Amino acid sequence: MRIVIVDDDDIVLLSLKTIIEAGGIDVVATGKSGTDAISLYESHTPDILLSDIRMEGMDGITAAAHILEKHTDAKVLFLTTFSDDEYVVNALKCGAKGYILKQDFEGIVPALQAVFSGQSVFGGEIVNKLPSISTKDTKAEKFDDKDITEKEYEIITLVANGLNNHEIAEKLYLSEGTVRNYLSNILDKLSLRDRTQLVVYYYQSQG
Amino acid sequence: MRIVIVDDDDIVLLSLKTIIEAGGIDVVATGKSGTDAISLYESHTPDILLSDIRMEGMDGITAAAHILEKHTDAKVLFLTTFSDDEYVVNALKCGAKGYILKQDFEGIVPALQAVFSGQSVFGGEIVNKLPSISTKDTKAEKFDDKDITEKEYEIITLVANGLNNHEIAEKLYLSEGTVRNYLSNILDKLSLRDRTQLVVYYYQSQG
DNA sequence: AAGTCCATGTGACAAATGTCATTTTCTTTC
DNA sequence: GAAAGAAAATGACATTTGTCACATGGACTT
Repeated sequence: MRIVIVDDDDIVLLSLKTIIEAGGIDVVATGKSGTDAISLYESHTPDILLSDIRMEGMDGITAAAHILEKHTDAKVLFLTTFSDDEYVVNALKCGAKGYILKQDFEGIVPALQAVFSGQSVFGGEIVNKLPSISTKDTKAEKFDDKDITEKEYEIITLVANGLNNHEIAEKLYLSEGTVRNYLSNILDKLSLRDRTQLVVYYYQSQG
Repeated sequence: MRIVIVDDDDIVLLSLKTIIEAGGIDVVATGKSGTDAISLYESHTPDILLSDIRMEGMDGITAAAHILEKHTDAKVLFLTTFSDDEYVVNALKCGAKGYILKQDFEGIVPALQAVFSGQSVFGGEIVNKLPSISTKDTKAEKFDDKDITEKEYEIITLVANGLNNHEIAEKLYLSEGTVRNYLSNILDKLSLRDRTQLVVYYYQSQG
């Protein structure tokens, strides 16, 4: 297996190289920026590109996006110092194969192997940073701070599933008027204008 | 590394065992159901529980949830025949370490090693099943098949951001009536009833 | 020029929605 | 059992929404 490593910190670069080579993997080149990543990928076409996210000049994600545009089968694995939530989703959207922690030395070689075999890998708690995963959905956790009651939350859920007032009323054995009143209160509490905004809020909060 | 394998198909069970042991990993026990999974986990406390999702009786996710409730540090890796999208999110929510494909023989041992070292692993295209990831969001890709026009998509986007017809009209320099007509067409094309359902569809499609 | 297509508008209508003030109905508590 | 407080319902109202049939006007054929 042949890999290219890109990181703008010499120390990290060196230690990674050492660890990885100790694992019997060829480090065919190293670079220090997004632009390096692109050119090194072109010249070596490694099995995996192991790249830092934040770097001076072009960042890792932009570089990866460039590379993946041309080589759709490229395998890019990102490195990060501490789970910078914000990047995870973008990294994956651009088609990367994973996101692992620099400081997790023992994890790096196995991660490379898994990626080499076609899988995607995430270090430690990173998966839980993915919006769709985060456990926030049991109950009112989304609305914890907003003092939304149990019943109100129930109605919110139904609205967020596309039911109209009539259907909600039937489902909860309430009159349609009552449902309207509830909704009116909910909108007030959340400072929203109408049910449409409520649905937007519902799906965007916790995202 | 000591692992327990659970799958209700004997053939799969046997081949997995063979492959994994060939990789130098101890298979300390095997089972055929969710209940087996729980009891075997208790009696062997393996490093990793490798379990099928769909099984007669108790399914893999329920079993995993039980186990993880008691042993929060348990490492559960799910097996699946073909990426059954629906389960992925649930599997992760319950705290599993990954989701890999049975038929990907070469991938299994590396995956186990990565998980053993604390990482999470996803086979093949499974990551892209995660709602928040799927690249579908550049443009009308979500609606590709539904012959939604450019302009219609523009309106959909605005609705999905909570604007009412009046605001949409202003933003697009159209009359409110025209916006209503557009919306009416959109709902028709997508077989939805009202803007609320459109928003729901918008956020849930591609999920 | 007549014809057609397409985007945009209009007007009219029924239904759904959101707001409010006011009642009714339960449950709890003294 | 009366007082107090939720929870649920009502009725009235203005708005918004969705539907539909039918203009209007430009752009592009022929």
